[in-house]
Amino acid sequence: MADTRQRLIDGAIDTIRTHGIAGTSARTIAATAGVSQALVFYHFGSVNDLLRAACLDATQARVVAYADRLSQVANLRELLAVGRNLHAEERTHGNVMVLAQMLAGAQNDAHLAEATATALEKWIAPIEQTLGRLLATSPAAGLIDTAGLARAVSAAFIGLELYEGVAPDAAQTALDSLDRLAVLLEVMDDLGPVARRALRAKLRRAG
Amino acid sequence: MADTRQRLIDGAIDTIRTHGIAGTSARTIAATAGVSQALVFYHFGSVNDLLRAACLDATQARVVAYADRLSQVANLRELLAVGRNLHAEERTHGNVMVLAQMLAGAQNDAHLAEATATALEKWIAPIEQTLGRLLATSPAAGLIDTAGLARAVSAAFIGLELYEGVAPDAAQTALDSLDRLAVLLEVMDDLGPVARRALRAKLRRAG
DNA sequence: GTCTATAACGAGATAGAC
DNA sequence: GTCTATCTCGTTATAGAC
Repeated sequence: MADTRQRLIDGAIDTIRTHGIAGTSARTIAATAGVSQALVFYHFGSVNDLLRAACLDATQARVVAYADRLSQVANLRELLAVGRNLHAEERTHGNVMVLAQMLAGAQNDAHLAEATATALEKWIAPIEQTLGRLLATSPAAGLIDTAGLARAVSAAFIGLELYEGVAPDAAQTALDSLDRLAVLLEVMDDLGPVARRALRAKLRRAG
Repeated sequence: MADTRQRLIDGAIDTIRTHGIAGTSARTIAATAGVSQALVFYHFGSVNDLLRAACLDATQARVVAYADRLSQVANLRELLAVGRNLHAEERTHGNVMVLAQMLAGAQNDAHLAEATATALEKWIAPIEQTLGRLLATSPAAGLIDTAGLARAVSAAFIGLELYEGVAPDAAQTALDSLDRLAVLLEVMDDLGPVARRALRAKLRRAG
């Protein structure tokens, strides 16, 4: 049996997933973990401090499970496939939803905000690395800021997860439309030399 | 002086913005509105019913303010400019953040979920219409599902707003990277006939 | 329609027994 | 290190005065 500290962390994650940030309290967490509510304060000092620890711990665990897969991605379509895979697995593990709920709670709490930003960065770093690798040979390589794009993609992913919670069917069409958009980007990466040259020239003028 | 019902709605929006969904209660709303807490239940029956009404009311008000601007958008860059404008104005009006907080709270409440989805649809409809108009002449027109894309863009926007709350600088780079990406898409729309033909052929084969 | 008062309960946090 | 008990306050919701 895991030690109490870890049980509280796991309980906190579970509680955020099932009750949302608004329904997460020392009592609900302790009930999920099967321990006394007082232990939240003994081990972590406050509920928010537990949330900070739990968020970082859970995110770390999920990210390492994906770092390998991301490093093996060879093109945008595969990256999107990993994204959809992640999205599907998140239905059980739920780290993205935890981050979404933490983000909502962190808007008015600088302490939570710092931890949530740090947790998000754990996802962003490998995504940024992957994007940089994939887009290095693109005709638009100089125009694309992979650091910013990785953050935009990650934030968008969280928004989509929240959206799916209130409109699953509509969110599905949203995800499908991104599939098609990725095809578009891949085609651009795979243009013949003439078209590629034309595109590059246009980009130079526009950028 | 506005009637109490409207004051409660305005108070609810204000409270969600400043306290987040986790810090929103009948008492905090009533305090913001300057009326008795009991009136929440007299006028709306429950806190969640007030939130539903407030979310729909406030969203409607903001969307009509943007429908005109969206209808005058002539290209993707202008659409993105409207988006950034909206993003900036949202710092004061805050409807996107309200929707983000509602989304977080709605994940475990079917009643809130329905209202939030309806409110979101109010934003999505004009965006979908605008996208459909702008992309009709694109070489990739047949490949793009404007309905899904409008939903993806809207959800992404909400995710970015949440992200900005915990990492303003990083969110800025994310927004900037989208600016550049829009340039990319515009250039594609503006290719010469040769490149355009090549792109179209590739798209047919890939799609 | 609006208020005060109150009921019934959950919240964060602490004290103290073991 | 874990528990029960408790304090104080905030929460939803209702009752009843005005």
